[in-house]
Amino acid sequence: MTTTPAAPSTKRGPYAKSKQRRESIVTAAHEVFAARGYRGGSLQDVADKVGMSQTSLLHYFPSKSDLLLAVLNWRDTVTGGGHPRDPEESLVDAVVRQARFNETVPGVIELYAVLCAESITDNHPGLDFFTERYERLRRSYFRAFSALADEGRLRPGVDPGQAAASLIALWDGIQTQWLMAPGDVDMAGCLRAYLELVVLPE
Amino acid sequence: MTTTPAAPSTKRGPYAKSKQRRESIVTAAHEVFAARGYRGGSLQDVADKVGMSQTSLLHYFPSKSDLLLAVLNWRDTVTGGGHPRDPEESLVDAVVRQARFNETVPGVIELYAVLCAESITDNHPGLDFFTERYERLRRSYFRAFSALADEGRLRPGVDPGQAAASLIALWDGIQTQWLMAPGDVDMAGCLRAYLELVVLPE
DNA sequence: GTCTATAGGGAGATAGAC
DNA sequence: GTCTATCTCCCTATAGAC
Repeated sequence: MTTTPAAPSTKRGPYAKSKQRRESIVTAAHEVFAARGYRGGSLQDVADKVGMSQTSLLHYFPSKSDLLLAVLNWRDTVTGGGHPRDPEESLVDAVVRQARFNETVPGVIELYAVLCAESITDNHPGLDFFTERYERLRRSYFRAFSALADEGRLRPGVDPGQAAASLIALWDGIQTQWLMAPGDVDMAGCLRAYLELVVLPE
Repeated sequence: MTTTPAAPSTKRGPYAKSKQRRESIVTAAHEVFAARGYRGGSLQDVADKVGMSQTSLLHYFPSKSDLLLAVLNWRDTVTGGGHPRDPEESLVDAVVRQARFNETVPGVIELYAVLCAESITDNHPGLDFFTERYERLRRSYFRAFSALADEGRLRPGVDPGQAAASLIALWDGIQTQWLMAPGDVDMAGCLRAYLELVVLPE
């Protein structure tokens, strides 16, 4: 966090290697936590996957919860967790496109679904992350629906705040069903259908 | 399962006591699994709560996974998991009423949300339960929406199968958000708003 | 039916050699 | 940075006395 690039005291080679090492650990931890949850996955599982000892792993991440937070924040970095979008693209298209993309990375959906619910349990290190994530997402979609309402493109009677929470809820819930029965559920289709009910055509 | 009431070989007193004991264990396990998940909750936690030793607990339920299945099936018995409804009541009213009721039993919602997502992880004893539950719920709501469609009361363009999956998804997702921020989310309101978009007034 | 004792396996984290 | 060894703790399940 206090990285000062001005100081050349640290040698480049080892530093770059260490960064790669951290990334490979986070990748392995991502797989382990997605497949077994935070409580169900062990540091040994992660260490085995990355090919090092469990204690060496703790050299990079001082505790298991630190590793979890690194995984969650890295996930958001990669997939663009806040769903920021091209201002040219419509909300409907942006959501459908993101949903289609998500189908190509089932591991990410699984990680999200498993850890989000697990974070509700006692003393879970991921709770703040998910709580803040939901707040951020609700605000973001609230703004999007409010903008559409200003253009008269929201169906009369629809509340932007309720629609924001509902869109996120629908998205989460349909992902869970899709994980359990991929063939029986059309994620992008359900999201598109919902948005086409709420948003009036231009 | 093979209870034959015709055979009076088992004495009534002890049998009734044993039944009560099993119920109190299931109740305690319900709380533990809701608060800490299946993997995170221990048989010792349950035994402490019910006031007996961990080994005595295993006299009633031969393994931890047996206890989990007992909790899941008991939960459905109590709350009417399949959401069967009075044929006089409209779908909208039935859903809203159930959602309102659920707000009064947050522990049940928590159990459901936590264990459902956890069941996606490797070798989880609850997977079949939740998979079958979703299939059953989708069929049930599919029939309900199809019946409305036959009366011409489904908004044109709405697919009954997609609406069924979407309603369940919305319900699950909004419960998760409600668990994390009860004050910020109106569960019954979101469900009512969705159904009033999909179902046309009589 | 209830208990104590214990088997038998992991867990996360620390100490310290190299 | 990486390792082995180890600490301490907790888990599910079984054995067997009462």
